[in-house]
Amino acid sequence: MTTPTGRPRSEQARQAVLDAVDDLLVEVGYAAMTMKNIAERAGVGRPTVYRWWSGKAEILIEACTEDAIRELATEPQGQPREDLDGYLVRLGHFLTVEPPGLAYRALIGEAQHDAKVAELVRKADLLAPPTITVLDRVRPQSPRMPADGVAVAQLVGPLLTHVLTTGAPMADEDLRRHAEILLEGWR
Amino acid sequence: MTTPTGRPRSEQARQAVLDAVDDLLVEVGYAAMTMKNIAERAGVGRPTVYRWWSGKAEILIEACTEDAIRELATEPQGQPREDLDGYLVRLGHFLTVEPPGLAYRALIGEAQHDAKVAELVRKADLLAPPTITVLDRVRPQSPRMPADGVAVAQLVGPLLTHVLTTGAPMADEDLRRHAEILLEGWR
Amino acid sequence: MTTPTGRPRSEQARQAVLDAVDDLLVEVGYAAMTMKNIAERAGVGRPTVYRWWSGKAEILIEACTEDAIRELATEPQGQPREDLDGYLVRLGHFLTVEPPGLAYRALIGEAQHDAKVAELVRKADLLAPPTITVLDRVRPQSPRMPADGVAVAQLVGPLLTHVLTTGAPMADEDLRRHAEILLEGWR
Amino acid sequence: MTTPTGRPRSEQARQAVLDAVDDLLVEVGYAAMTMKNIAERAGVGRPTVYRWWSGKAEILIEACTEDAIRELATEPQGQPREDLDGYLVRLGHFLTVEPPGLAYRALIGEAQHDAKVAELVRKADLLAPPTITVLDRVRPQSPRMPADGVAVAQLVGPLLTHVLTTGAPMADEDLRRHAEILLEGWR
DNA sequence: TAATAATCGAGACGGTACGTCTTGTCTTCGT
DNA sequence: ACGAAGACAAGACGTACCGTCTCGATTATTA
Repeated sequence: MTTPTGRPRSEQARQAVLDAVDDLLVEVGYAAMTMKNIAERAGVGRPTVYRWWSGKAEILIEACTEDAIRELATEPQGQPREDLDGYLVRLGHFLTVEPPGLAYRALIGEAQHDAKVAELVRKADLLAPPTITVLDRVRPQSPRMPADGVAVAQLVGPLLTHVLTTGAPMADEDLRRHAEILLEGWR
Repeated sequence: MTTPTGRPRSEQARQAVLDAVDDLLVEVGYAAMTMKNIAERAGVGRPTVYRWWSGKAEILIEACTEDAIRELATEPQGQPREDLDGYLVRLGHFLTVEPPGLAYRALIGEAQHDAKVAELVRKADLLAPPTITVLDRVRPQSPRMPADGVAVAQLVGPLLTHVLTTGAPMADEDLRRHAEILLEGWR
Repeated sequence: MTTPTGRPRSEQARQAVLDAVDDLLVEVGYAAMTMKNIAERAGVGRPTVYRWWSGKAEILIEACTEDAIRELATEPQGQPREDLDGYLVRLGHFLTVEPPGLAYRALIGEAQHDAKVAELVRKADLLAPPTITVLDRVRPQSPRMPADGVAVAQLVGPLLTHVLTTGAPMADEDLRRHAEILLEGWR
Repeated sequence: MTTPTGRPRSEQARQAVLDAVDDLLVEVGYAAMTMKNIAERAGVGRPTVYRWWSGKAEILIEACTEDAIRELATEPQGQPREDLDGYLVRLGHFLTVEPPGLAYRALIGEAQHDAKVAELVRKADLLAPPTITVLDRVRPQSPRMPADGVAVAQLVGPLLTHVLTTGAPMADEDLRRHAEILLEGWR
C-alpha cells in the first residue's frame, strides 16, 4: 500500500471544470467548446484540465452521466402502453431539449470520429439502465420480449435514430404507434 | 441572362477532390481529414476546394450519396422474414465495414455538432429509399405496418443505434429476433 | 531557374514585425518580449513570425543591425586622442542608452545561452566597422597598432566589458585615460 | 535576540542543489537548466529551492564564485610580459572551457536581461581579485598603470569581449601582442 | 518528555509562452 | 475567369516551466 504524497487533487477545481462544461455546452454548443475556454471559464489552469481529462468528451461524459440517469426516471403508469409511451416522450424531450441529452448526442457524434470516445460512450451505455427499468414494468405482459440488449434497442433505437438523423423528436402520435406495435410483437 | 465567361470549372479538379476524400476517409479517418490535406491529396489549390464546397462534410456527402443507395440494394427473398433479415445483415455490414457506410456514420456524428451538416444529413436521408424498397416487399403480409417514416425507424433504428453507440453491428441472431418481432407486431 | 509561385511575402508584415520588436524592446525589455506579444503587437499571425524568423534574437538582429552602424558614425576630430576619446564616449552612450545598443547587449547576452544566437552575433560583428573607421584615422600616428581584430578589441573591449558586467558606462575620465595609454602603446 | 526555533535548514539539501547546478550546467547548459530540473536532480522539493534562492542565476553564482578565484590563481613568472601573458592564456581557457568560466559567461549573459542578476554579477566582480593579483606583480615596472578599475578593464576587457562576442578565446599570439602594448603604454 | 515550529519531499495549483496546426481568405502568376 | 501555389490573420492545440500552495512526515529546540 502506498500513501499518496504531495498536494491532493482539488475537488473545487474538479467541480469548477464540470460546471464550466455544463454551462458552455448550453451557451456555445459542443463544437465551439474548447479545452482553452473550458479552463478559462472554470478559472483553472489549462494543464490542470489536461492532468485529469484527455479531452472535452471525457469531461462531458463525467459531467452528464449521473444527471442522465436521474432525469430519465419515470413514474410507473397504470398500463404497459402508457409506461412505454410516457418514457419515449420523456426520452424525446431529454434528447432534444435537456443539456445532458444534448451532451449525450454530442458524445455519440464524437464517437464516430474518435475511437477513444467511442469506448467511453460504449461503457457509459447511458440509456440502458433507465430503459430497462421501464421494460421491467411491462415484462409481465410481454412474455416474448427478447433479452435486454435487443429489447432496449427495439424500444429506443427508432427514436434515437430519428433524433440523430433529423435533430427533432418523433411525433407523439408516432411514438404511441411504435410502442403499441412493439407490445403486440412481444405479446 | 449572363453567359459565363472566363475559364470554366474544371471537372477534373472536382473529381480529384471527391476521390481524395474517398481515399483519405479510408486511410486516416474522418477526424484527421482536413480541408488542407484534401486539397493537397487532390493536387488542387485550397481556395478551389472552398469555392465549391463549404467543408469536408459537404464533400463527403457528395462523394458517398450515390454509392450508398446502390450498395444497399438487395434481391427479394422468398419469405418476408428473410427479406428483412437479409437487409439488416447487409445494413450492419454496410455501416461497420464499407467506406460509404462509415462516411454516413461520420456525417451523422458531425451533424450533432454542426447544424449545417445536420441539414445535409436530414435531406440526404440515405437509408430511407433502400429501406422502403424492402418494406414494400413485406407490406402485403403486414397490414398494420405504420407509415413509411415510422416503419423505417422501427426496422433500422435499433441496428443503427447499436452501431452508433457501440461501433459494432448487432449479432445476426438478434437481428433475426428483431425482424421476427416486428413482423409479428405488423401482422 | 524557378519562378516563385504563390502569394509573395508581405513586406508590410515584415516591417510591422521589425517595428514591433523595436517598440517592445524599449517598452518591456528583452526578457519580457515574447514571440506571442511580438506577433500581437505587429498585428500579424504567429505562424507568420515563425515562418521568417526562428526566434526573437533573429528578429532583433535584423531590426538593429543597420541602425547600429549609422548611429556609431562620428565626425573626425583634430587630434588622435580626441578621435578615440569621442568615439568611446559615443559608444558608451550607445551601449547604455540607445535602443540598438541595448539590443546588441541583449543579443550578446542571449549568445551565451544559445549557440545559434552566438553565431548570429559573431557574423554581425556590429562594432567592428565603425570602430575600424575611427582606428583608420589614428593609424598614421600609431605605427605599432596591431591588426584590426586586436586593435578593435583593445579599444572597445574594456568599455564593452565594463558595460556588460556593471550595466554602466565607464567614466569619461577613465575613457580618456584608456585612450591615452593605448595611443602610447601603439606609438 | 531571537534564537531560531524549528527544524534548521538542511545543509545536505543546500549542497545537493549546488552540486545539481554544477552538473546540469555541464550536461545541458544554462538555457536548458530550469528550477524544476535542478530540484529533481538534487532530489529536493521545488519550494526548498525557492526558499533559499530566487532563481538559477543566484544558485549558479553561489556555486561557482569560490571556484573561480581559486582556479585563476597563477604563479608569478620571471618577466612582467610573461606574467600578463600567462594570465591571459589561463583566463582564455577558463572562459571557454572550464565550467566556472562558462557559468560566469552565462551569468553575464543573463545580466543583460535581468537587472537582479546584473546586480549579482556587479557585486561578485569575479575577475577583479585574481587580475589585480597579477597586476600587482607588474606594477613596479609600470608606473603609469591607471587605477585598478581601469587597469583591470584594459587587461581583460579585450579578451572577455572577444570571448563573449565570438565564443572563442583570442589567439595566443594576439594575447601576447596585447600584453606587450599595454606594458608599453603603462611604462 | 512533550509541544512547538520551521523544515523537508512531493506534487497539484493558476498562469502563460512555446512552436505547430488548421481554418478560411487573400494575392499573384499562368492557363 | 478560373486554376495552383502559397502567404496571410486568427486562434486552438497539447506541453513545458513558472512560482505558489498544500499536504504529511521529519527534526530540532524550548518548555
